[in-house]
Amino acid sequence: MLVTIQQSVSDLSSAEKRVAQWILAHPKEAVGATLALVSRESGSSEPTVVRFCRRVGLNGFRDLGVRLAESLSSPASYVHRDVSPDDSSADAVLKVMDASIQSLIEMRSQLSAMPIDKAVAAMTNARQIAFAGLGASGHVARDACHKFFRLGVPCSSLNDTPMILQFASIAEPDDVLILLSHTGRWTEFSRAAELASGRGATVIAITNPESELANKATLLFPCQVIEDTSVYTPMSSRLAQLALLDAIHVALALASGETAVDRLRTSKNALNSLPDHAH
Amino acid sequence: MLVTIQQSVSDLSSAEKRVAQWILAHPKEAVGATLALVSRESGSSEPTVVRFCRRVGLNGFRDLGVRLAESLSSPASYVHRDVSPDDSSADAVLKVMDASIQSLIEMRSQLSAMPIDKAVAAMTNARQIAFAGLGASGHVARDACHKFFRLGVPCSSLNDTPMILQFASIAEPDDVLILLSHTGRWTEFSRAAELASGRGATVIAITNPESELANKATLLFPCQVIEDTSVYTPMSSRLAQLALLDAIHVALALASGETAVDRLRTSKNALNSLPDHAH
DNA sequence: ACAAGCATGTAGTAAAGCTACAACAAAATA
DNA sequence: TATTTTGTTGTAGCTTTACTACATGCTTGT
Repeated sequence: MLVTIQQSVSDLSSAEKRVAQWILAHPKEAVGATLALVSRESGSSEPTVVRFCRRVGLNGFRDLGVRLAESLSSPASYVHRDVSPDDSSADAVLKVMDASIQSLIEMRSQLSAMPIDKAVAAMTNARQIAFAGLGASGHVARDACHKFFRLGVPCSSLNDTPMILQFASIAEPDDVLILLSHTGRWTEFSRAAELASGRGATVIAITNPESELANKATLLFPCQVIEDTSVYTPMSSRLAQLALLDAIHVALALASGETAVDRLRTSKNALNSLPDHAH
Repeated sequence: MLVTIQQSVSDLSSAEKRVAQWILAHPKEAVGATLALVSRESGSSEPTVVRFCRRVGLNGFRDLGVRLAESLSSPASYVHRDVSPDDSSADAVLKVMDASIQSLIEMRSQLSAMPIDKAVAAMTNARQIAFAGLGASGHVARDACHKFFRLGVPCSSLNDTPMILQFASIAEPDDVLILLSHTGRWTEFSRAAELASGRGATVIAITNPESELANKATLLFPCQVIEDTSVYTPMSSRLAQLALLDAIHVALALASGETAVDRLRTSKNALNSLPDHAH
C-alpha cells in the first residue's frame, strides 16, 4: 500500500500530494486515524482526503486504515534500516524486531549448508559436550548447556578463557567442544580449537566463517555477522545462534531415539508436576 | 489477534461468545466490517460487540478492524507442524527454525499492544533494574542484565526464589523489577510482584497473560505460550522474550538520549580495542 | 478575454461507533 | 424461601465519523 501511494504521488494534485506525503511520513499514525485528523495534519480538507483515497485505487477512507494496517505488518518490511536517533520508540522497536526476524530467516536459508548431521553424529557418541562462550555468547553457551544436558549427555559451559583452555588441553577423543564467538577474533579460541582437535576431540565452531577460528575447527557452522553499523544494532546474531542450537538439539534428540525423548519427557513432566513451588 | 480471541473465548459471556465465534469463523469479512453488520451476523446487539472488543483488550470496535487486518496479513508460511519422530533431521531442523521465526513474527504483530513507552519511562528514572527468571528464563534474565547495565543503570539478575523475594521485600519506589516467566505459574513470582509493587516499585511482567502473575504486575507484556504439544517443541517463546528485551533496550537507549548512547559506544569500543585478548 | 475544466473547500446528511440507562437473569445472602 | 447483589443483555439517544452535493476559485486553451 505504501509503495502504491509512493508510485501514484506523481499524478496527484497539490493538495492531494500533501495528504500522500503526510501519510508516507506518519504511516503508523495514519493507521486508525480519523478523516478529520488526517485532513488537519496534512493541511487540506476532508473531501480532498477522500478524493485522494479514490485516486490511489481505494474504495474510500475507511479502506485506507485497513490497507495501511495490512502493509505495515507485512513481511516485505522485515528488512529495515538501522535505528536512528530521531525514530519514535515505536519505530525503533519494530526495526529491532524486524532485524531479529531477518537474521533468523537468513539463518534458515543457510541451514542446508551446515554440517548438522555430522555434528549430531559426533554428539550422539560423545562422552561429554562443552559449550564455550565469552560475554554475550556466554549466555548462549549456558543456555545450550542447560538444554542439552536434559538429553542425558554430560554437559558443561565454559565462560572464561582459562576454563576453555584447560578443557581443551585435557579433552579426549570422544569429547565435543562447541565454540561460540560472533567475531571469531579471540586468539584463545583458536588455541583451544587447536589443542582440542590435536587431542582428537571434535571441535565445532559457531562463528564468523572469515575468522581464524573457522579454519581450526573440525566442523564449522558459519554465522554471518551482521555489521554493527550502529551502536543501537541489537545482537540479532545471538538470536540466530540460539535458534541454531535449538535446531541441533532437536536433531540430536531425534537421532538418539527413544531414550533421549523419554528423558526429555521425564524432565518436562518433573517441572509440570510441581506447578506451585520453586524447584 | 485471532489467537488472543481464541484464548479469551473461555471467559466471555454467551452473547460475547457468539461474537467471538462469528469473527473466528469469518475473519476475512470481519476486517472492515461495520458494528451493525457484526452485531446482526452474530445475533447480538451492538453494545455487546463493543463490550466484546474491550474484553479482549482492545480500545473499541474501531481497533478490531485494524488489528484483524494486521494479523491476517502476516504470512501463513513458517507455520509448520510439530516435529515428529519420523522426520528426517533436515526436516526437523527446518521446522524448528520455522517455529522460531513464527514466534518472532507473532510477537512483532502484538508489539503495538505492549506498554513499551510506560516501561521505558519507568526504567529511565530507575534507581536500579532487576531481572528475575528461573530455569531457562534465568538465562534470559542474565542476558538482559548484561545488556542493560551498559546503559549506565545499575542492573542485577535474580536467579532463584530467595533472591527474588529478598529483592522484592526491600524494593524502593524508583526500582524496577522485571519478572520473566513463560507460564507465570510460580506463586513466588506473584508474591514478589505483590511485595515490590506494595513498596511502590514498578513491576514489569513478561509472561502468559492468563496467569496470576499477569494481574499482579504494574505493566504486562503478554507473551503467548505456544502450547508444548510435543516434547521436541523448542523454547521459541524464549527467543521472543529475548527479542522483546532487545527492543526495549533500544527504546530505552533512545529515550535516555546522548549519555546512554555514548556509554554504549564507549563500551563497544572498549571491546574492539582489545581484539586479541580475553578481558 | 471569456469559457471550459479542474481543483479545493463549505455545508449538510446518513450512518457509524459509543454511552447511559433499564430490564432481566443468576448467584449470594439473610 | 425471600431478598439483595451481581452480572448480562438490549433499547434509546448522543457524538462523531465518513461521505456527498454544491459553490467558489484557479488554471488553461482558444
